[in-house]
Amino acid sequence: MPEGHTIHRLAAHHRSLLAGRPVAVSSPQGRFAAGAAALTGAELLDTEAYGKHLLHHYAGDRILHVHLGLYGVFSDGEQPVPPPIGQVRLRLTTDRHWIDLRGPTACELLSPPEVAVLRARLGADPLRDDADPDAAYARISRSGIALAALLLDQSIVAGAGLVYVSEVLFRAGIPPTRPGRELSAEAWQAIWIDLRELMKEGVTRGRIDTVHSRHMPEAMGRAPRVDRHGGEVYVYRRAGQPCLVCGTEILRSGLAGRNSYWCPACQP
DNA sequence: CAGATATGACAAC
DNA sequence: TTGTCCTATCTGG
Repeated sequence: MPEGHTIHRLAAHHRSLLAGRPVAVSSPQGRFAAGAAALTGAELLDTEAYGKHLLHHYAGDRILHVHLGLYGVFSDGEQPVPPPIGQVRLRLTTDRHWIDLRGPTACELLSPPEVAVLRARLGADPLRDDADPDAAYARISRSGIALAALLLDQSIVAGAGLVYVSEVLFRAGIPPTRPGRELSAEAWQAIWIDLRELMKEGVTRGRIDTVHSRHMPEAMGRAPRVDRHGGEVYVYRRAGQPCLVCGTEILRSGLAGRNSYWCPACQP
């Protein structure tokens, strides 16, 4: 499930499974029937990810746009295709592989101009080489909104979610409640670099691990939490438990309708 | 087996 | 801020 690293990983994986072969498209659930009919038989030219948005570029300027949202999930395997389990919105098959999509927030066919509109409302993606972190800092540094909310704003930073935002602020020693305008350029630089490295590692590993001796030697020797999402983290969903570094109780605060986790001692 | 929960985003107040 | 959407999985009784 999805923060940006999952989507970038899916983009590469789908490219390797589908590129160069005619793709049959269906919607066993029926809710994407029209799009499936318009797409079937098309050749996949390329895939890419912008933040949490996945794009499949098919021949004929047809672009499949998927946003997993909170529950969306892809699964895949080799032929033969199993009967659909649950609500399969989208099924892609080649002579060799199948890919199923369930529970997405968005699954739609877009034109190139519509993709341009989508892209225009997304901020700097730490996983893309064309990202512009200076533009992100320009927004952050003139805002009185809490940092956690700013970093979760996809029009500022595209691709980071609750886990990465909570963890990167812990690692920076900055509380999630600090207003954006109080973040120095140097601190932003450090956060951006850390976020990019963490997310790249997330793409490689397929999970979020933020507890590293390289950055946080104090935490070594203590057992980090292995969250249900599969990674080892300092603060995410650890409210009420002791900080791995100093032992202080981890807090949870609701910012902009979403939870943020932090250590009041390590992030004063 | 009902209810709560989940890494997200948007509309409506 | 609250409610709604979408689906699967985990929790407690």
